[in-house]
Amino acid sequence: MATPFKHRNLPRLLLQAREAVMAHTRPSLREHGLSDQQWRVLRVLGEHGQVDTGRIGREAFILGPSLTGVLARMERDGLVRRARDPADQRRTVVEATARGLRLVGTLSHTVEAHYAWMEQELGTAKLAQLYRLLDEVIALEHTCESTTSSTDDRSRAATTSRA
Amino acid sequence: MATPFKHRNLPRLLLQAREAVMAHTRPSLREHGLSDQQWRVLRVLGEHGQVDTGRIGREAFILGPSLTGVLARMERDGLVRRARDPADQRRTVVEATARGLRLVGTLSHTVEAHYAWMEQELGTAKLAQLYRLLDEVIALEHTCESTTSSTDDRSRAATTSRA
DNA sequence: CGTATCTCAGAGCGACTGACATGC
DNA sequence: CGCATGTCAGTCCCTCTGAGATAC
Repeated sequence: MATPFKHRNLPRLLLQAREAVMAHTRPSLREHGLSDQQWRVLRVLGEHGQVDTGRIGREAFILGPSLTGVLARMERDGLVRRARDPADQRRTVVEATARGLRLVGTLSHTVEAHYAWMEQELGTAKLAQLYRLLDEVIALEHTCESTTSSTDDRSRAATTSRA
Repeated sequence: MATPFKHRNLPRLLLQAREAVMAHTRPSLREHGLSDQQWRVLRVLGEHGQVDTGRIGREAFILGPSLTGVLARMERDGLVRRARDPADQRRTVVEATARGLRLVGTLSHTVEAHYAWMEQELGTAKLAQLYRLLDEVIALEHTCESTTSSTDDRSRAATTSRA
């Protein structure tokens, strides 16, 4: 059983690619005291203004209990404001503060510059194709007729960070 | 400042794709009490037999101090064995135990089956192209003339898991 | 009532920094 | 000596499970 693996390690490759991309952005985030997750949340808020936590979780790819903690820290740091949704009191709606919005503005420039650099380095076509392939891989998850169980399929993994 | 982002969120997409792939493998890992990192380490050991920690860290994409902890837990669980390298006493060489190797054997089947399924679902060509694009993105990290500093460029992020 | 939405409580892993042994 | 290699110490963030609380 010399080498029981005939394929490259796709998850590790995806992880590594992610780190390669983030390597350019992360220092800027950290300078402003943001974790990866906080930045993902802030980005969602920058795009939609006022969002309920469910949607934030979906778009920033963070599970409920984790998101609660992330938002609590962001509120502590004056980046966001939480409030009950008047229309449906079960929901919590979140909004960026002025400071949060300023951060989004500042950092989005950095991020966009990085994308421009990548487009130039890699070519727009390749980047677009990468998006397409990733979308297909992501879609696979739902294609599969639940190898596991019945109800739904919780269980993820994580991504930490550091200020 | 309606939407300050003109591009898709590449890091999030990569993260999500990784999770989509791992979603198939993770349950099997967990059944055997393995974290993502432990599996990555075990996979390296399955490929090379006896490896020093430096190489494990590089191939499993885990930084030194984290790896120390991961290996300690794996040793505690009887998956690996650590020993000093006789040729260079600074180095630690790691080897999978019989139990560890058995796990590699079992799980590699699951993983390979999943690759086969993906190849069928996506097509071999697309998968190969994905590999190629990811390699290019990863290579970009080294292309860039250190936006940051002088020495080297530590600072990453993470990936947790759970048994 | 049953269901949905969020939060709390708590354990654990692991990322990261900086310092420290030890061996080359 | 300077350099390399691995580990220790310790902080922090985050994930995840399971159990509520509240509203629909």
